[in-house]
Amino acid sequence: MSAVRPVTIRDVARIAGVSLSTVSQVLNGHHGYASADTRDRVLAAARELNYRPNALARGLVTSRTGTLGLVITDITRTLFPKVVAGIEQVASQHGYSVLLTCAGSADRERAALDTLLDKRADGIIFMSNTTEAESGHLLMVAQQGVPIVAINRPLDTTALSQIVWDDVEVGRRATEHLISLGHRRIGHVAGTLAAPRRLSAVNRLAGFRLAMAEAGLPVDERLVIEGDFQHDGGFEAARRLLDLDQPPTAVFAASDSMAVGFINGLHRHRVRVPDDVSVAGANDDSCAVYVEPPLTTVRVPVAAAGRRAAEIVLAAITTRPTPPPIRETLAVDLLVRRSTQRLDSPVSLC
Amino acid sequence: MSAVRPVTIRDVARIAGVSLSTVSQVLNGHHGYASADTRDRVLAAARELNYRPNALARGLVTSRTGTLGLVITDITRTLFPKVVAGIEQVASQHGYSVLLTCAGSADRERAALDTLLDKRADGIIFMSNTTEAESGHLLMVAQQGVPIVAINRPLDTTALSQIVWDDVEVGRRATEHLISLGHRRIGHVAGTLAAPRRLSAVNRLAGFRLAMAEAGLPVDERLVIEGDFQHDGGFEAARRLLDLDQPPTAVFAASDSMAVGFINGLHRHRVRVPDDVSVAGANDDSCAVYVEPPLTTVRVPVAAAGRRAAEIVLAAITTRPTPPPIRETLAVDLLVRRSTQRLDSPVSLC
DNA sequence: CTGAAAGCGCTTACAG
DNA sequence: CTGAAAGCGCTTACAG
Repeated sequence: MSAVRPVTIRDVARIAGVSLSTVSQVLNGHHGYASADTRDRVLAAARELNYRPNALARGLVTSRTGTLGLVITDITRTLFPKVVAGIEQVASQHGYSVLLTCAGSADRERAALDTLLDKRADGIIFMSNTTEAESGHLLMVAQQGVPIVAINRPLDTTALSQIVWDDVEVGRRATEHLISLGHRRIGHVAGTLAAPRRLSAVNRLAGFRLAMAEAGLPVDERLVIEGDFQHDGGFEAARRLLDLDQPPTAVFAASDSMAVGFINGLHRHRVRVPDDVSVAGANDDSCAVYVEPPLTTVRVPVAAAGRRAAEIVLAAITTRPTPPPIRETLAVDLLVRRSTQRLDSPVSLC
Repeated sequence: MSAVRPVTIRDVARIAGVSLSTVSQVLNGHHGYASADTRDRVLAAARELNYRPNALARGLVTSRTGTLGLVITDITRTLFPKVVAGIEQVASQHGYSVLLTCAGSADRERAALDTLLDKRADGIIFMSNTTEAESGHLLMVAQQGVPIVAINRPLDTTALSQIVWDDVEVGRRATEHLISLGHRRIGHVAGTLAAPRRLSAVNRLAGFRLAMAEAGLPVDERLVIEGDFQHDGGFEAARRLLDLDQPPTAVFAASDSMAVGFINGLHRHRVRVPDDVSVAGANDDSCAVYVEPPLTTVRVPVAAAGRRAAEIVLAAITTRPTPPPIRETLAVDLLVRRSTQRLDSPVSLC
């Protein structure tokens, strides 16, 4: 019941009959020092006592903790679990563990970063997308010499590493796909553009417009509806688009959640997908394959982003001199499933 | 570019013109010690230098790190993000951060626990469900005096705190609901019962049998199909059940993923839900509300489990004498949505 | 009210 | 090859 005093290096030294420094040398594999005999005695003693070094003490002197700090917005939000899994996987492979903090505002981001710095994380990965663009706190970390990489945060600086994917491209690929199927009257259910506006929403909309422009197609502004990245925004958008004299024949929704909501909304009004309307989403959420019909979507490389971020930060920690910051853009993929089809495909065969 | 030497308590002492101990006292709010004047000077100096205490050094002397260790199976698996969110929320409210480790086997569990102990986590929350029942490593942690609470891990010990929910009850509630709707020929798509068998699968099946027995209903063993907790297991189960001379009129699937797969499988064969077959799932996955029809399911209290686990471990850390281990069972809820309906409801009205 | 000293558990030059 | 000493940055009795 009472807390057992953990065994220290001093205990090992006593049992092995050598000094503290010798134990330390042997245990840290500083070769060419200890004699085979001494080495064996130390190792035996350590094993016998089940000695585990106190990471705090070691970190205090080495200025290295074997810990990666992570700040994200909210682990329950789509995309984050996969990113975190990618990071944790690479980190643990390299013997590092992950200190997780969630931050929903710039203030909390700052606090999270402070905590991570206080606890001497060797490096930091940052994937928090508050609406506030302010990011002096990220630079502050970099200036303190702590490697930090930001995932998909717009930063016009080369002072820290960044992993990004192109959300304009996400919108463009989805829209190009619909265009390639012969659709001309194409709508868009956007993400959060208002107040706490999300940059991915803005960019995906831009990609939509870009693809339309490149194809010489007009954008009917009544077909662009602002959603909220959630199911209900898509559901509501369906109602509004169906109210129009001339609804679109295809729609790109800026997230799979909205695409599913949109499809459910269409079904409610007895409109079929993809027969009457083609629907493409974005993200490749885990649900996307399993809804009916399975969603055509643009996959965003979240797991890879997590893995690369960890690799980059690890490299920055362990290689001397410190490599310069990197900016990497990861490719997005169009996944064609059954929610989209050629405009009037059966008919046009006649 | 070059790493800045962080400011230490020594710098603050120098600027304030007092000793290290005085700075420490003031900064830790040990009242009744410093004079108002001294206190002001120290605070001013600390602020001016933007002093942040080194958590490693502090932890080394106080044996307290402000860190909660967490071991889970895989953050991308259903249920885990919500648990982690619940834990992180309570932890950060109390000024604690979360050290996250993922472990897919008993060996990796052990390694994760060792790491957490090495890094001196003040307490540990454990929600890893390997198939191996071996859990000596959990007890080992408790014996070292580090508070640990296990979430939904079957352990016949009172040596450590546990948060559980009753998976038998999950199966029972879902099945009782189907029975109450007038169904008598009820099937079950079970979770993983084979090789790396999952206890929740076994228990939910037991709950199914229990409810049937309590209602005096026979279980036709051909209607009990083993799945894999995933979509495809449910999909495949639909094919097999529809092959029967007399398929069930209602089915309880041990997870929402399987329920969705099952429904998709039924639809593939033009069987309607809930008109032809009622389907109930379990877990209340985020998808469950948004599929068509929205899933009747038994919600499992994951976020609450995370929160309670954090509260219990925090209480064990901060209250003296250490409170005895607790075992808490959290209630599960039946959520009736549209995937289940009364047997022959329109017909029986005639 | 304030400071000098010891110590938390390690590692790292530096002697020998 | 091995050990004594200093020090990482703090906190905590203990004197004064």
